[in-house]
Formats: sequence, C-alpha cells, structure tokens
Amino acid sequence: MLRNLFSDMSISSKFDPKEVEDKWYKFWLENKFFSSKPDKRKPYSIVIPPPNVTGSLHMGHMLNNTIQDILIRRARMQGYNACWVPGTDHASIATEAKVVNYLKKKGINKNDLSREEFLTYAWEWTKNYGGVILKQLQKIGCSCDWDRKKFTLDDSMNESVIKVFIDLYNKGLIYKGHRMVNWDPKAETTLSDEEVIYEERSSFLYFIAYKIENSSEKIIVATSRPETLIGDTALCVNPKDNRYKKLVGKKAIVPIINRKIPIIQDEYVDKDFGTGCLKVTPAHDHNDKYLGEKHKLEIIDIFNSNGTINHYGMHFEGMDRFKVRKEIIIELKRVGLFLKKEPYKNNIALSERTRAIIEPRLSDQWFLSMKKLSEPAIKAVMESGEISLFPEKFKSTFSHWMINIRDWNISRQLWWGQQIPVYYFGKSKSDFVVSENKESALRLAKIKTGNDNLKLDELIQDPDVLDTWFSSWIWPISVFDGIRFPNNEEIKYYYPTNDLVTGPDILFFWVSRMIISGYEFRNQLPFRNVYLTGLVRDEKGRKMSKQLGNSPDPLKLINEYGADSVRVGLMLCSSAGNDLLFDEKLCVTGKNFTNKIWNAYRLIDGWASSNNVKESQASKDVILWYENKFNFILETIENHFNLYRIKDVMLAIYKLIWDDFCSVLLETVKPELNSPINSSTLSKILKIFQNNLRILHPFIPFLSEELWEKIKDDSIENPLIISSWPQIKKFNKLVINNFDFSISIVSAIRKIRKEKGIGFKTSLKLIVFSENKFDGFISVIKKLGIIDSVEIKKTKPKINGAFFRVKKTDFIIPLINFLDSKKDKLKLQEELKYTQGFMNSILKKLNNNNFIKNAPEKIINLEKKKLSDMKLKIDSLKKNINDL
RNA sequence: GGGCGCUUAGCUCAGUUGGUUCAGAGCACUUGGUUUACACCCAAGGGGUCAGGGGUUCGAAUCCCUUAGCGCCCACCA
Repeated sequence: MLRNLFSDMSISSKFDPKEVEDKWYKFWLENKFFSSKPDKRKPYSIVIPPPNVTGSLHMGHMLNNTIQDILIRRARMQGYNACWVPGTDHASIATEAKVVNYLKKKGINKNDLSREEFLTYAWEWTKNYGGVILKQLQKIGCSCDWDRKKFTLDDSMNESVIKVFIDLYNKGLIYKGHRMVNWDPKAETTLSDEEVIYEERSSFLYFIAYKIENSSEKIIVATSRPETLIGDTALCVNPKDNRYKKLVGKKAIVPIINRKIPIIQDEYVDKDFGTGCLKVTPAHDHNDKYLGEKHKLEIIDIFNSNGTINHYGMHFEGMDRFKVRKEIIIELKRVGLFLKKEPYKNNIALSERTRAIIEPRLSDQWFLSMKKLSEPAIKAVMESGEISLFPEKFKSTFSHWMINIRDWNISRQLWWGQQIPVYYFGKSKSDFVVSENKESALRLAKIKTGNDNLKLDELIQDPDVLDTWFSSWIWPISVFDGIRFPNNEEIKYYYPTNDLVTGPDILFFWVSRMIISGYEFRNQLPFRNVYLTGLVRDEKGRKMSKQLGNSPDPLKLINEYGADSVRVGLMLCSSAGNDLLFDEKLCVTGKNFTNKIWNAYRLIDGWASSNNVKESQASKDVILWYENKFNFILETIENHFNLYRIKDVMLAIYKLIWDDFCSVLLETVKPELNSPINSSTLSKILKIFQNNLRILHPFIPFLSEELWEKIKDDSIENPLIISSWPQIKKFNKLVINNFDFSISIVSAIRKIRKEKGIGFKTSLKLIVFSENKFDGFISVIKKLGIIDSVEIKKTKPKINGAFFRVKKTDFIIPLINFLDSKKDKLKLQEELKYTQGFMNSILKKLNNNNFIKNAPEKIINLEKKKLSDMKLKIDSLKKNINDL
C-alpha cells in the first residue's frame, strides 16, 4: 500500500453526508439487505409502532425509529435474521378530521356525502398525501423490510380485526352498553378520553331559584350550565345539611319547563359548594349519571347530535346550547327566578381536533370487557417477568392501571375505519347478529328469527366503526397474518417479537392492550422487552406537537447536519423514560463526531507504508493496549445494550473513538513528517479501524458504510451492513490500567509544559522514582510526552526540577532553566496540607471503636491501606519540599 | 382528588446491593496552541453543602420521615 504522500489533500477535510446517504440507502435496498424471510437462523423481529398515515416525521418518530434501527442493525450484524416490519395506522379520527377539512376547503360538506362517497375521498386523500412518513423514515436510515409494509386498513387487516371482534363477541366479552361518552357536537362523534383536552376557562356560576310544589318556598341552585335545567330530573342535597332537611322528599318545579322533580339527598353533595343544592341532570354529567343510577332517576337527553336543543327544550328547540344559556337567563330574569351570577373558573373539556366543547352524553356504545382479559398480561409483567419494561419504573404505573382497568369503549361514530360487524334486522334491542359480512349475517339472522323470508336489504349494519386502537392492539400478530392463519410459517417464526420501542404516553392505550391481545389470541406474549423512550420536548419543556408547531423538522436537520449526525445527537440525549429537551446543538456535536471519524480516515488514508521502517515499540504497545481497551469497552457496550441504555452505548463509543482511537492510538502511531509507516502497523490499524466501523454502524450507518467501502481489503467481501458484529475477546485489565497510568503521566508532563511555558518542540528528560517495577508504557510516554529519555531510579536523586506524582509514583523533570522553586514549593505545601487533612480523617475512622466493631473487615483493611499510603505520600512530599 | 416519578456542575444527565480519592460524563466555559487528519481541531484548567430539614447507621447522593418545587398518568367537581 504505497501512496503518494500528499494524496490526502485531494479529499475534503469536511465530510459531506449528502453524497453518501442516498447512494448507500439505494444500495442496501437494491441488494435486499433489509428484507427477511424465515430461514434456519434465529429471528430477531421488531414491529414498528405504526405512525399515523397522515403524519409527517417529527422528533418523537425520529427518536424511537432511530433506536429501533440501531437495535435491528446490530441484530443483523450479530447474525440474527433481522426483521423490522414497517407500516402505518389509519388513525380514524385524525385522518377523518383531515379529510373533512380538506373537503371543506373544496367546498364540500361531509354531511352532504354518502358514506361510500366520503370513503372514496378519504382513500384518494390517503393515497395522495398519506404515507409520506415512511419515505421520511428512509431518510433517517431506517432499515425496515419495506416489502412487508402494512396499513391498519388493508384488506387482510380488516379481516383480522373483524375476526377478532366476532371471536370476542362470541366469547361474551363484547357488549352494548349505555355509557356517558364525550360527544363532540362539531364532528358529531364520540371521542375517546385521550382525544379530549382540558382547558381552564373563566365562566360564571349562576344562581337559580326553583319553586317548591304547594309552597311559597324556593330552593336556590348554583350551576355553571343553566341550559341543562331542561334535563333536570332531581335536586340533591347533603343529608347532613340542616338548611334543606325539611325540603327532602318534596318536589321542586323546574323553571320554565315546569316539570316536577324530586328533592333527594346524597352524601356526594358538598354542603359548602354553591348553595349546597345540586341540580341533577343524569343525561349530561358523569356524576349526575352516577346519582341518577343510584336513585333511579329519569334520564332526559336534551341535545341533538349537533349540540342544539331537542324537543324537550320546547321553544328553545333547534337553538344552539350556548345561545340557550343566554336566552334561558334572560327568561329566568323575566320570571324572577334568576338571582345572580358569580365569576367562576373551571376546566372545560375540548375536542382535541375540532376544539369544540365536549358534551357529556349518554349513548349506546360497544364495549369490550377487560377485567378477565387483562389477567395474563398482569402476570407476565408483574409476576413471571416474561415481559420486561425499560425503565422498570413503569411497572408500577402499569400495574396500577391494569388492576383498575375499565371496560373499553370500542365504537366510534365515524366512517373511516373498520365498520362494526353487527347487523340489525328488527326493532328490538336484541334483534341483531354479529358476522363477517352481510350474506353470512343473513343466514344467522334467519336462524335466529326462524324467518326464512328475511331479505338482504332488511339487514342494516351498525354505522359505527371500531376505535383505531382496536386494529393496532393486534398489530404484532396481524402483520404476520397470525389472526387469519394462526399456523402460518411467518407467525410461527417471527412471533413473539423481540423488542418494542415506543413512547410512554401510549403505554396504556397500546402497549398494554397488545400484551392483552397477545395472550388472548396467541396465548403468548407479543414481545419480550418494551423500551419506553422519553418524550421529546422543546427547549421550554413543552411536548413537541404539530399543534404547537414547536417540533423541528427532522428532515431539515438532516439536510443541514446529515442523518448520521442527527442520529448521534439524538442518541446522546436519549435516556430511557426520561424526557429530553431537544437542543439543536446536539446535532452539532453529532456532526463534529462524524467529521472526526472522516478525518481519522483521511489521516490513515494518507499514510504511505513500507517494510523498511521498523515497527516502533510505541506502536506495538499502543496497539496492544487499544485491542484490550476495545474489548473492554465492547463488554460495557453489550451490558448497556442489554439494559437498553442506548445513550450510554453511544457515549462509550464516542469516547472510545474520539479519545482512545484518535487522540491516543493515532497520535502514537502517526509517523514523522514525510516518512512512511511500518506496513504491519498500518495493516493492524486498518483492522482496528474496521472493527471501529462495525460498532459504529448501527449509529452512523451511512458514513460507516462509506468508509468501510473505502478501506476494505481483500479479506472483506460483505458490505458493512451484513458484516459481523465483533465478538468480545478476552482482555487484560492490567494492560488497560497501566496504559491509563501512562496517559496520566503524559497529561502531567503536558501540564508542566504549560505551566512552565515549555513548548512541544523541546524534548525533556523524565526521571521516575519507583522502588518497585515501573509498569508504565515508557515508549508511549516518550512519544506523547515528547520525552527523549526516561530514567528509573530507586532512590530520589538530588536534582532540581519539576516534581509530580501520579498514583503513588514520583516523577521529576529536570528543569534548571525553567525552575521557580518558590512557586513549586507553595504548591507542594498545599498538597501536603490536603493530604494531611485526608489522613486525619482516616485516622479518626480507625480510632472510632464503633467503626472497628461494625464495619466489615474488608473496609477496615482498606482504610488501613489508605492510611499507610497517605503516610508514604506525606513523607515523599516533605522530601520534595526540602529538596527544592 | 387517586397513582407514579423527579430535584446531583451553567445545560443535559450517570451514579447498579449504603463502604477504595465517590461526587462523575458529555456539552458549555476559561487559558494556551497556525505540532505535517480534523479550529467541526489539540492541550491544560476552573466549577456542585448531591433541593431544604430531620432520622437510621461506624459510615448516606444512595435507606426512612418531612417540607418545598416540578413532571407524568388516571379520574374530573356542580
């Protein structure tokens, strides 16, 4: 390998990611390195948390997909059959809202469309604008098996979802219930709790008088929602409230409506809030519903689905709820039943998508009963440990939620999603069948009714669709088609998957439900390890979200810094489960790192090699050390990986490459100007560089592959992506320690140079004072410390010079010209003082009887050893001071 | 309101079962450097009463109690 000495000049000193990223991604794709099929190897599989099909990449995606890519690339190199299944989620409400908006801009109102027409638009929209995010994942380097791309509304997915619904229904776990739901009057749909946001708003507490039947008395009620009095079916007071005792059991008359309602008592009512009298509207308030059930009150739903008042509101019928609020106050004033209003702050529930104020409303919904289903999942996480959560702190949160699990409302009043496979054929509530399609439903209905004349068009399918999570909760099974074909080769090979990487915010909505479905439908866990990343926040600590617009566009960052650099930057700050405040500066750190590696390559590439130069001792020593150090670090990396401490892995590699490889190894073997390097040294360095690239690959796939290509020799056939992950070889900790010792000596020499104003061109002499064998690496000390000779003496010579001490060993650099004995003396005296103080504290411990009595022997001996060490140090310091 | 967790250097965080000089890392900062890969660099350095208080212990960043501040999840007040 003889090269022109100046060949490195032709390569830019700045690494340009743009040149290499697309090239290598295309290369990997074309060679099918991402794709996986069952074979004899052990599988390693990950299913992607499917991003919303409408979504575009934000930092949260970037974070957790980079982690997945790191895991999958490492597994691939380790020889596993690595399979990362990508896909998207149809995200029923989010997508439907987007399509509705899109149509609105085109002047089309959703309500004017039929279901089929709307779905046609939605599919068109999805095809045109959806799935962008998957292209973006490619930009960050994700090595997903794209041939396996899935969508939660694919035909096969739909079939699986319906099959699961029918199965659970037949097991008696799905039922229709009357529930208080969050009604969005603007979208005219129920919302899941997670789609509701709360906001503090100032409003008023209105004080309204209700007349008592057959009496001139009145009772005052305080309410923030006077319009709901239309639906009042009781007034309620606390039984201990003496003010109202005499009224309990009597009837009050709802103002304006003039309906008679009972006055009841219940502990629930707070005497001190408002007037201590609560109006009960069971149809429109969670707590009132509870009271209504307990006291068997009538339920009057007063709203139309768009938030206007229905016929119960008499002359208010058709009027919007907030207009009614105003009108009703005016009317109450007119009839003299309005007393006053007081300013009042409360939390208002809003629809996350439409920002409409949520109307709690009783409604017919489908529910999945969860209690029994969740038992194996609780066991797997809490008892058997089959499934591990990282970090572990989420276990307690998980268990609390699972134990108090509530039934899952799985129906949504939307069109975009899997339509519920329930077919009604009659007027009675039980006149329905559950089946995969209309034809089979008809057959069932005929059997159920005994009416053989039932016609297909007499069947009406439930208009609701299933909650989006109802398709994603079976994701790890359905992506391998294990619901439809439970014995297919794929599901048997890849399931259970290995790791799941996702955000803690969907631990309950998604992760726990996948575990539940895994046991229910495969009788087996869906994944062994769950790594919960932190939430990416902005510099103000706010959650990054599209609504706030505070998420930097990862693609812009990649464009500016390169994908590898952004990956490094993110990994450096991504401790599991801890939120990370994203700072763009980290990308700069990442860029510096990739550039450092690039320049290390340039350096090595520029070396000419020759057999005619001797291999220096320093090179031999430093290579020996690096090989030991590499394996030592490799071991710690493996340990970090096993605990999903990706940040620690990243930092360990960062330091290994920057400090050990570049600053120490390369600086030591670096030949003199214009001279070649020993050929054997160079080939060893290249081997080392290759191993470095192997461990770097999962983190910086593009640059590592590029450099691998550039430096590879005849022994290498495969591209880096499918090369091998290094095996940990035995290493000698003593070599590492002795070398670290030597580097500390070099640092001390450099410090003296700086203090004394001695440049790096002046060679110095070093005298070591050591009674035992000196085990530093002299060759390296000479090379890096720019020392021309090292003398080892048993006793301290009477020489003027700079004294220093590293790990119990004394050193002197003879420095007649640079000496400043006064200053040096002062410094040594300071150190003496500190050391004496330290020794005193050890003495105090050893003189403490309780310490001697209670501390383990090991610790006591340690302290004794420390004491003798300190004594020696003090002696030597004193000697040094005298010598000066 | 219920549950979980956090508070360590200017910033972001490590610190495993209490015990070697254990108070650490990266970044930032200061100082010095046109050393033949890299100024996106090299070298050296400064910096923390481990949130406050109390307790257990021979010994506490680490265990217990308490106060203050913060975050998350769940449930949501007429």
